[in-house]
Amino acid sequence: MADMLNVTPRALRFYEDKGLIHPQRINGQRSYGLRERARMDNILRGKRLGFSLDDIRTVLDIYDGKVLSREELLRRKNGFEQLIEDLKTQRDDIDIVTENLSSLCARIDAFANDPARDAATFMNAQAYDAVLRRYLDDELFDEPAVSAARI
Amino acid sequence: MADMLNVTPRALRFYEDKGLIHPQRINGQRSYGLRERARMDNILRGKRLGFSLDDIRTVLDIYDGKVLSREELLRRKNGFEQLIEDLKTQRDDIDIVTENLSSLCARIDAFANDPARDAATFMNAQAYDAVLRRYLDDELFDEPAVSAARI
DNA sequence: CCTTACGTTTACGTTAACGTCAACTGATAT
DNA sequence: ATATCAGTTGACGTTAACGTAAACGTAAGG
Repeated sequence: MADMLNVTPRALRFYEDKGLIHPQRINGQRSYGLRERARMDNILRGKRLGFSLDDIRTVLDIYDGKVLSREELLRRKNGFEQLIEDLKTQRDDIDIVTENLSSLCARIDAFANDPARDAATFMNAQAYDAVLRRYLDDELFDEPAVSAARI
Repeated sequence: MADMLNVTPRALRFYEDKGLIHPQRINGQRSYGLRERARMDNILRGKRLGFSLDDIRTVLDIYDGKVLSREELLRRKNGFEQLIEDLKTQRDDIDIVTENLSSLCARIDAFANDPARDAATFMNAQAYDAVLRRYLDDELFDEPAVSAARI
């Protein structure tokens, strides 16, 4: 199971201690079945998105029927709705970072293939141009506009 | 600046120690300008996506012209291209988690508004149904199919 | 029967990303 | 001149998510 999901046995035990999974025991030995696999998939997905194990448990607790107070359920629902909002901005973040990385890769390629490779011309220019222009347009700052020329 | 970005001054100093930002000094005092603001935006965006500060520095180092070896540039480019791939799956993760959370919220609402609120009927049923069905369809397992009935 | 190998528990170690506290240093207001 | 107050520099503390090592049980193979 550990290899299957590319996590260490230690991590599985850690999740068990935290109450995130509850593998069966067959004379002492842990046995992971379909259900634990499904849970682990959800746990890892949450982790990849930056959620803490405690965050994840606030969800799993509900799935496990460990939270039955209407009060508490609604409280957590509010949290989830906030999370959904955050995930939206996270999608936007992904798009922005993807674009930044792509254009950086392109510039690296251009430089690497430049027959007359000149280190000076690689980086002096419009590195942050796009970013900066956004800020200048939005006029976000009152600060004494520091020399935007030489970045 | 700290308040503006909703980070603590300590964090700003930490990023400076790590070499991620280089605020001007005006007789000892740190002065954050347009450039540092742009860098912070990128840093925080990276953080929101789960990147470590060291990850982020591998990008900023290049923008700062601190990496000029063609060898090293191409090595990092490979890393970035891998990151771009990861970001794609992260988008998919976001969609899945968003859907899961949404349907969970809906079920909480249904339960909370149920006039004859019955805790037993809330959670016993098809909690993982969708997830499980995917796995059963994909036939991912050789393991002795543990009782998929009682989740 | 012995050992080799694997799994378990307990407990301490580790890393990243800051928090917090103490001691100090100009700049400013009174 | 003194008090105050924000800002600076170490230095140590903290939390999450594991890693790692020690000590032990047990099932299989020769």
